[in-house]
Amino acid sequence: MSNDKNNNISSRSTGRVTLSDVAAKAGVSPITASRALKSPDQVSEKLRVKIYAAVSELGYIPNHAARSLASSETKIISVIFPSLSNAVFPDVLDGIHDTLTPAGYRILLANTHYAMDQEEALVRTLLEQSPDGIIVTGIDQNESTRKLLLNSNTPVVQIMELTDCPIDMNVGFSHFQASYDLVRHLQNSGYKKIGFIGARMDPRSQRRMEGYKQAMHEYSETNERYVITSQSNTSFKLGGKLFTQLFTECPELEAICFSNDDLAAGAIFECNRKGIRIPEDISIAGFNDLHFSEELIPPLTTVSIPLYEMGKKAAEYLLYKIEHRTVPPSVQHDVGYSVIERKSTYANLESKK
Amino acid sequence: MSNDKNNNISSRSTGRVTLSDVAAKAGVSPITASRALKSPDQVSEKLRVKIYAAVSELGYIPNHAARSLASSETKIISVIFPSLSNAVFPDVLDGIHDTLTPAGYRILLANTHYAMDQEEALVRTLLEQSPDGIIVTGIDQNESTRKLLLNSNTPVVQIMELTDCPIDMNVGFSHFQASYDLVRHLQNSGYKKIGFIGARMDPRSQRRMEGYKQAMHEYSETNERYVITSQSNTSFKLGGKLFTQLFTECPELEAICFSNDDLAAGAIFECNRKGIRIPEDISIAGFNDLHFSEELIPPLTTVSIPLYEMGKKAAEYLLYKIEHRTVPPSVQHDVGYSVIERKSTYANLESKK
DNA sequence: CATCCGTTTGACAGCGCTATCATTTGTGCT
DNA sequence: AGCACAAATGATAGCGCTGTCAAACGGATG
Repeated sequence: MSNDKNNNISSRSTGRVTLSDVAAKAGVSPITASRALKSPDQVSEKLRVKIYAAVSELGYIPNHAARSLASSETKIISVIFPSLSNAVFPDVLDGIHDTLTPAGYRILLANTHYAMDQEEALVRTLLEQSPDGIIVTGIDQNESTRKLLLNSNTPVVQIMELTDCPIDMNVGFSHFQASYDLVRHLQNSGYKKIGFIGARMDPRSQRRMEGYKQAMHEYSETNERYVITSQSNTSFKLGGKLFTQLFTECPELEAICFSNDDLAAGAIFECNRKGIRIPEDISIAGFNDLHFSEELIPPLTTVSIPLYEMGKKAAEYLLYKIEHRTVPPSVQHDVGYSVIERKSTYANLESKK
Repeated sequence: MSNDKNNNISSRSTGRVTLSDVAAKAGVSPITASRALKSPDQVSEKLRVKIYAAVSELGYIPNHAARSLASSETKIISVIFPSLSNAVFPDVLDGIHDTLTPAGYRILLANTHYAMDQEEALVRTLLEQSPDGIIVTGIDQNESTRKLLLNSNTPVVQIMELTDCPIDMNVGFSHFQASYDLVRHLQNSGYKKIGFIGARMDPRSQRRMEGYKQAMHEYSETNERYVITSQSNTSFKLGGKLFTQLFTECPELEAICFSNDDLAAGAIFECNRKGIRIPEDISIAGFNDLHFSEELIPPLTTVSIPLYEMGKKAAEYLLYKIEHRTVPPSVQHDVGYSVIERKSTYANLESKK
């Protein structure tokens, strides 16, 4: 009986308002209703108005899964960060979000907590969503993760760093070079005995340390005693602790570079507490130029990174590739950095002596 | 001809490895392959091994959209925050993430940038994903957003604040009460002339201000000159600026409460620069107890919130409701707060005088 | 050896939508 | 009026997976 067909209370019916319901209400075929929502200019105004009315009357909400399945477009971009508490990532994420949201894309976020071995599992999980694009942090994905991403045929942007062999596209800057430049800047200001304090030592911290070492090797004197690293996570407290340790053991140091601003700020706080004068007794430099860094006493010399722009550019790369179905004219973008000289170091060490 | 059927290079074929491919390779039916992945104990070991082998050989990745469509489970939780740069949210998000990820759920993140009028559009977009649950910030959703969420039949947790009439479930604390308690604490320490500086003035800042006003009304003397608010976004700089403005106009003030730690820290930095002594010349109190707050000179008196736990609890509420298909024993959880007394205020103002 | 019952496997249909192609309708032209 | 052509609408058939139910299987029992 025709009843069976009209009565759509099948055993699997979800009770949800579907596009067919809307179409029935508007007196059109489902496909026309679909078009009215997806490409309104293909539907006459008369029907469009009717369909919109039915939509709002029924409170229709499209089913994304069905749309994705039929069109193989998910409008989802997956983002993998190693941390959210590290203040650089929210800034990058804002750039990504503000570019993607107006374009109709949504962000699926995952956090590795700096556990590289979890990355592959996370990537696998995120690939199940068939995202239209993926943004991953860093360039040190292991071989099988690379393969996974490559085979998925999904546009990928690696961010934060630059690499010669990107998986797909790449937006970042050279941590090595930035750190090298900072140290060179100090050396040019007259500093010779420069220490380095690092924590967490993820690949980027590592490369910052290498930049420091290279500059020291070339223009000063490398001294193993001048370098302290910790595997612990970064914190203000740790910065203060490591500073005290290094400066006690090597009181001859003129300046200390920290692998990030958090550690450097911790050292400045510690100096403030102990009455150690900056830069008279010791100079301090950081990395990242976080929001608080120029407010510290004294303001912190550091390296500034255009984080928001990096996120924006990464998102733009993805959008380009998704919409043009072809790689953008360039597949790598160097967002650069700038050494910011502030009062925690001397512009000219000699003039003081 | 039967060729047509075997030749599955249909015009719509996506080229993707499907479960049927895996099943064919393993010599089983697709449904058995499906079961081997979803509920392995229902499949004999012999076949299971074969199927797993086929999976890894073919590099099969499940299609989430198809799974969602067929099972009406998406394993996605949507999270709406008003900001990511506000450091409280990454902490909450970490709590959410760390609870949801092990349970196999993924996080879809959206950011309103404190634009309440965008919330409805965002909720609508997120509902299209048919998330298994939604976490929204605050309790001030407008009527149509509430309806949208209610009709969606999706578990919802409102976080950060408490409300008498939650949409569904609710995890937070009373900003009014917390701020009230902080001011009462200062009053009990002997403070009488207490100012308030607020920025951004989102609903929670607003309620913190109300708490301040209530305590002042009850135990001190309300003075309109003692309150400054700005619609601008919070920043260290703004904290310093507003502080200078208020303290210049009302030098008689003994203490100033700030609507958050960022503003308070800005004021402390400003005092440090100008040689204004804290708490001798003016006492400063904040709100949120951010990571840097106890490192400031002097350390900041503030209100500490269990942010990570709040995120965790919200996620647990969702998981409970999703898995038990029924509301948890309680639908509201007060995570509480604690007033943290530090050196930026006196524990006993009298003793100094 | 027939019977029963629990376990494993499979057939079928459908989740809600859109790509594709076919059909209808409207428009301007000779 | 008759034609070509573009625009608007519809019919059909999946996208890849899982819920439902039926069938086949295997071992234990009398």
